[in-house]
Amino acid sequence: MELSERKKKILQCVVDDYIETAVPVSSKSLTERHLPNISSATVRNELSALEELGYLTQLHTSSGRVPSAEAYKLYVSDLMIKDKLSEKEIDYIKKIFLEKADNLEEVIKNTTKVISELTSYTSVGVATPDVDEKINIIKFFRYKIDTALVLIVTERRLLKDNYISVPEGMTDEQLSEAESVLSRLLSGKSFEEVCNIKDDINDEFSGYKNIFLNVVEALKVYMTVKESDVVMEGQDKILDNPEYADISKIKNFLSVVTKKDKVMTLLAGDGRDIKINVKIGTDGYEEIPKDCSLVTATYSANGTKIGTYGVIGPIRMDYQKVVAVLENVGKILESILTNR
Amino acid sequence: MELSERKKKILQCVVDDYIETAVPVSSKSLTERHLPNISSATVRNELSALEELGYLTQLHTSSGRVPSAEAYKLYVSDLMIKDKLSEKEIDYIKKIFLEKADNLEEVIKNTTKVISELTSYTSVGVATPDVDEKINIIKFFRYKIDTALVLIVTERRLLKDNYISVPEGMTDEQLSEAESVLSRLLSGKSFEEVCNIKDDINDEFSGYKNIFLNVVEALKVYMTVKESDVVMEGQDKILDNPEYADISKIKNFLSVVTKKDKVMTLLAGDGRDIKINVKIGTDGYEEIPKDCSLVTATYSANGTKIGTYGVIGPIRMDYQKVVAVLENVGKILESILTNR
DNA sequence: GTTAGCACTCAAAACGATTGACTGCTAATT
DNA sequence: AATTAGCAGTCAATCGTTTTGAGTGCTAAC
Repeated sequence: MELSERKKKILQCVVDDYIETAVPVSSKSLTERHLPNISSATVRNELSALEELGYLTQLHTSSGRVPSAEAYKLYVSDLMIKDKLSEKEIDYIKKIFLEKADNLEEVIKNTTKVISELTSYTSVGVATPDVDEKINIIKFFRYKIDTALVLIVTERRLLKDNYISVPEGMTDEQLSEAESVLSRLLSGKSFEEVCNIKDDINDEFSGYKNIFLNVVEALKVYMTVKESDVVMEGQDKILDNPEYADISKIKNFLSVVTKKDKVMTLLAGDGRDIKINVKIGTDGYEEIPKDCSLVTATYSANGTKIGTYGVIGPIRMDYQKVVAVLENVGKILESILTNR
Repeated sequence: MELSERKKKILQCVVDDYIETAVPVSSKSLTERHLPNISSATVRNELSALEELGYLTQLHTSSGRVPSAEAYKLYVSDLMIKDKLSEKEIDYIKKIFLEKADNLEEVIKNTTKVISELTSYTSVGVATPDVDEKINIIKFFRYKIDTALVLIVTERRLLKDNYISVPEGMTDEQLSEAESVLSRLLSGKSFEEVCNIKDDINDEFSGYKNIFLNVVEALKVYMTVKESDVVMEGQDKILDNPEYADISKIKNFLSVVTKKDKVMTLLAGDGRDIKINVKIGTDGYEEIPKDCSLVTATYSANGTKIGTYGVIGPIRMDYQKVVAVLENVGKILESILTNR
């Protein structure tokens, strides 16, 4: 059922005020601050109707009203007036990204830093591995008798965090032979394609099957989300919100937001094509603390998803600001990464 | 001035009890729990003498006594009965370290994890770069027209996080020539020695001076403590302590302990040869939150310092446990790293 | 040097009364 | 039929008072 325009307007004002003040909002304050042309009694009637519909709740009979999870969702999707960032804020984002854009990890870290600074909430993010990333060069560097470092150059970056074990008795010549065979076989292929290569594809390569399998293992590690792909910033920001005056709430919040594995599950499985995503803890998401809201944006460059970043904070969150920041950061980040 | 045996005993009991209960300790509870042979009035006299000496304080006339920073220092150095870890706990430490000991970064991360788990406090640590580390092999891998990855194999590890920019027009042959010249020049030398090499040391090398200077820059980065050398665990553990019921205290604590740069200054400049080090916030250490105590241990292997690890928590901290854990972790860690 | 005993102190808990910001409802008004 | 004024009723929050009891310090006796 569609709400009347007036109900929408009133609901929007309630959410606005509650986000601003953290205090249950009363009919009187609504008429005084936003609706000078109707009486508080009328507003009371509307409020009680909105309560009936599940958008508002009351702590007790004589208290003001507080928005429900339903109301916040409607607010973000329909009611909220979109915020614009100031020149200064946009310049700040640009500055941060441009001063250190060489290293992808730095960029990721900076993304959460900027988001947390500008929103004043805890920010979380995860860089999504790109299974379509294509291999250009593959190189082995033996540095111990039985271990070699695998260097993989792709279109976008240099992967250098995996090791393979070298079979006993393999000479340096054989290893560099393996290198050139594999290079020829794999270059131009995406990670996913490499992982799907069937055994019996190529005669000349058959001698290096073990090495090949090791490399596939290494690629698989790159293709999965790992704790090292997760970043978090500003965990202490939650304490600035008056509803977090309760130690047990803080503890609950921190026990999620200081642990990379938990943040990883928090951000896992976010829809691919949805840009801004709002999840509210009371709404049945197991991983999100009950009194929290998680707002995320999924960023892409050159048509592939590069990561999910967002903000976790009280349900009563400044969604206008958060959405504006996430969108602007996304725009700038995507433009930087697309230009490569 | 030396305390009488009885004063020492009483002070020890006060600290023990206060650490256990977090409640100011009274003369009555002391006689009941620990000193059945003297009357509470006698204890009261002794307590008031200890207060005179600066070891105890009272919140108000009719409250029990609380240890001062002075008292804790004496407690740790003199009064405390050293704790032993249980078999189970020692096995736990061994298990953690043995299951993933291949990668130095993992080991470092595990060190703080174990310390935090076993003590139930926030743990912090920093891996100290070793300026005496000796270079075995140096290798360049050009992966962009103007950039090469520098791989440096030392006695202990493979460094692979630095890039040098390659002069325009330099061919692959010239780069590999530079590689072998530098390899000959640098292998067997320590980082520090390399940084002190004077310009005019070698004719054959003079053509690659720029590359050499780039490599020195890279080594200097390895030789300084960086944020990536800092690890932290269990930042939420502080909330289990009843004296942290106050949001502003929590905020203060978290604002230090969620930021790598701050933890870095916290751990900076710890004496080289001191094993266990106790610093109490009220004692004039700028970086430590006023109501906190920082207990650190400095670990070495093969005669060189490998890092400083410890625990940060309330002044009223279980020093017996903490010291025991730090010592045991140290023993096991040092034995693992020395065996390399 | 110890100790029993008592007066005194003071934070914390318990209690009760008051306040005031709300709502819901009813009856009058538009 | 929708709006509104007016009033009774609700309830958390605040404030002041009292009570309680754990604790000390001091004195006089042992």
